[in-house]
Amino acid sequence: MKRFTPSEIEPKWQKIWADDERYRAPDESDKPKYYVTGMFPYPSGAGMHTGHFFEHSIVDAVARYKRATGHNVMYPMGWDAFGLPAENYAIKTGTAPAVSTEQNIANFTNQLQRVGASIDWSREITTSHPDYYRWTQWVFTKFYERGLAYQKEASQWWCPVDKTVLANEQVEDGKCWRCGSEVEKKSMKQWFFKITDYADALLEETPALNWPEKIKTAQTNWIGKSDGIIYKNKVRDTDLEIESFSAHFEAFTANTFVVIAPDHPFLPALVDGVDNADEILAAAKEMVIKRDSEGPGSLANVEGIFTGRNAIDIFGDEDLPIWIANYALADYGTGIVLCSAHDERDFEFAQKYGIRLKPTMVPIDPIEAEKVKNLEYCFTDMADGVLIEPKAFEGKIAGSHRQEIVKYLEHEGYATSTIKYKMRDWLISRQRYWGAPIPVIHCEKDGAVTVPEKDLPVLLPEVEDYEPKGESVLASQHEWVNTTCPTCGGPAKRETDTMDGYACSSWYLLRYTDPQNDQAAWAPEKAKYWTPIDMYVGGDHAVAHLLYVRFWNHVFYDMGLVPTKEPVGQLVYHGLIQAEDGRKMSKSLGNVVDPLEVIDAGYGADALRTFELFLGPINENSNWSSKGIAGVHRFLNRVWTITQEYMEAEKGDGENTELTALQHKTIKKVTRDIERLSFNTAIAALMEYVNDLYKLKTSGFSNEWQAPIESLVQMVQPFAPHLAAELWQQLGHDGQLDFEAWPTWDEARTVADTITVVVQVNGKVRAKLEVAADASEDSVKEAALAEENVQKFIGDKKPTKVIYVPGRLVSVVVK
RNA sequence: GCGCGGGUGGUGGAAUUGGUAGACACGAGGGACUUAAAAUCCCUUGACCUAAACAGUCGUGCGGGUUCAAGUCCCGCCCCGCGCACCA
Repeated sequence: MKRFTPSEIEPKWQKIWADDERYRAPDESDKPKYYVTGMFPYPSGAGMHTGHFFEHSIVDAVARYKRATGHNVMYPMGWDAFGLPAENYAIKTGTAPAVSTEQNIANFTNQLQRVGASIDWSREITTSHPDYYRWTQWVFTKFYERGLAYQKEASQWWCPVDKTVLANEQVEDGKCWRCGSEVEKKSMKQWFFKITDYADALLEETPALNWPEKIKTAQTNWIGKSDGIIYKNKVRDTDLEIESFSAHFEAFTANTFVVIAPDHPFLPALVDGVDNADEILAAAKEMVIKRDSEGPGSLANVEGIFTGRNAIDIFGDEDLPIWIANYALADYGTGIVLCSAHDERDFEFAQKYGIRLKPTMVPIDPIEAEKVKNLEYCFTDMADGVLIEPKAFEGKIAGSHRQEIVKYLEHEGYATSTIKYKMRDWLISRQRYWGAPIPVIHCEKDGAVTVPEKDLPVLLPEVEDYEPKGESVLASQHEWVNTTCPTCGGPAKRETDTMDGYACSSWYLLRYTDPQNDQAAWAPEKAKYWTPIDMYVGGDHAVAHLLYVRFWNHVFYDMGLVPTKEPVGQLVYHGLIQAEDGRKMSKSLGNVVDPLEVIDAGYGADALRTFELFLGPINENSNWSSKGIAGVHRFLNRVWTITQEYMEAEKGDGENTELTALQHKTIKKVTRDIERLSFNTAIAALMEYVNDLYKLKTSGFSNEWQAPIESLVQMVQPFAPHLAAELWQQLGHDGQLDFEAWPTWDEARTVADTITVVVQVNGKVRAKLEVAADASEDSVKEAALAEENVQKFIGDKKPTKVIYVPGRLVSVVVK
């Protein structure tokens, strides 16, 4: 008998698959299309780790299952190749990022081939290649034309170590996401994409997405829509007017003071003419620095500076003193807030600085209401709070009169309703070399002009020194920088910032549909066939990437380039495979498991893949186990052995309904489990199947075993494709297993002749009995009551009720 | 603080609409084969009680409840993980 040797069969089949280009997906087919892939990786120098392998074990299992069930499957692969690590490596070693990136890609590619991933390599893309970023730049110019790309002077997060601007989501706890150093604020001219224009459109589509709830919630919160109102108040002794936003305006007459953000652009004008204006501005500046370095403060450390100005109360009450407060944000709402006794921070702030407070909403309980009136605590419960003024709303529940209050405020001319979002526009410029150059030329006469399509790509020039010096390395490439204006032909300079890597990854799923197109980013009819992607698998990026792909696709939809607003159908979010010690795998902890070492140790890629899926549910974290993989290898070996034994055995004729029931039952279970991505239980079902086949084989093989053995090989294919291909061939098939039909089950044959029925007396199991599968209800009940142990517990009482759950149990109730 | 998950044997985890809790696997123990070991094959393995049981008791974070029947549903708690967090 041949031995199971992964190190022989795996390279054999990998070569066959590569030579045949077997997994190349045609752009048209009679079969339904199925587009699936994982989030393309950044090709780091460390190579693929077990986590990457995990993602591809999932994607490949799905791709292979879908192929077997008659789909035209596209499983493409690409590289998110622009980014800081390659550039930092270049700064350290002098190796051009283009060179080190290619090496890393070669390494990743080899690793993916070694696991037998059924990738359509003809669609491979690399974001740092000019034939790709040419179209990233093209998208930029289109966005610019549509008013979705713009430049503005802005105070931005700046990493002093990486010497680059960072997007909000690249700042974690006041530290740079890459190097971990403290970030600071710096004002500079930056490019933005106007994602806020699509806030509502994105929000509207979110609930219907077939995505994990937690990601949908995260995105909804990130967009952070709130409807509220805008007040306008005149500033006493000046011609100035301030605007403030309020989303919790129910107790609107409670406002007794105003706060403004310390970095608000309006602040200098506001304090102009106040005696100690300079001191105030200096203190405000200090407040900004302190806030930026210490991060957001807590309730307990609200701080303020009086501006010396007062706003005139629109409701005709006393003036509202205007304070600078550290908790007011310049870039949310209008940066100015009317404050009241019904907000915890405002309350805290007023108490600290002795500012007048006037509660106008109280609890129903009169004792509690008195406490609120006496400012013993801050009452914020809009849902249950009773308004005590103004007259028009006296005695009404604040929360349930929101709309009436808005109407009232608008009608009386006190305020206008509006909508605000937490989400800011997407800052995309980076003062970095290793990215796609922003395709803009600055001309003295014509201003910022985008590079015409015929002149794209704006190639990234080769440089000698990668060390950034406060601006992009590109700024020192004078020959590259100095150019002519495409509009007037006069001398002009190129934009030296490059685009955020997220720009490159925001459209790559579309490029996969038409990767070699040199006339367009993609042909709309290709996108029409392939998109939206049916399944997108990843374990990272709750908001950033997953919101940006949606944003871009919405724009492309408006441009008529894609068939649907949303780019991603089902999103599958997987957990991490952690180290055996339960910690995250990391080089510094020395607990990283190298997938190729596992393969080379003799377990093979099939065992590695199967084991990763067997560890637990894919959406949860699990821990690597070196013992566990041995168990899975044992299972695959048993699949191999029983198939060999079957092929070599002398086979008689014979019927075995138990065997057939087993086969059909397992096909049903495995198919359903794969459909719901419950791979661990699908594999467990296959293990159970093999264990049962081992028991049945003790009474000899017959010709009737052919179908059960073939089903086993077919079902094992998505997990252990090399083993399955080899066995399929040995079983005498010429065809390609990947495209053979998935085994189907016949419901009628999933049930054996006899079934086990449990008998409960007062909810406790007292007996089990074997009955014919087609036994009548009455006969089962009768047999159940006749059981000795059942009789023992019934005693001389009479059953008050006998319940029969078909095929499962009989429940006897005795009182 | 807000949001989303989750607490089941020594371990990872099953139990799809309430219907035999612990599938499958690891680990552990025993046996077969072998000069021996590895590999392989077979058996046992929630706790308690028991000489043993296909006899019984308990058992899915804690306390109540609904039901013939609850890991699953309801009410009230405790704990853990993750994400977001000065958004007026």
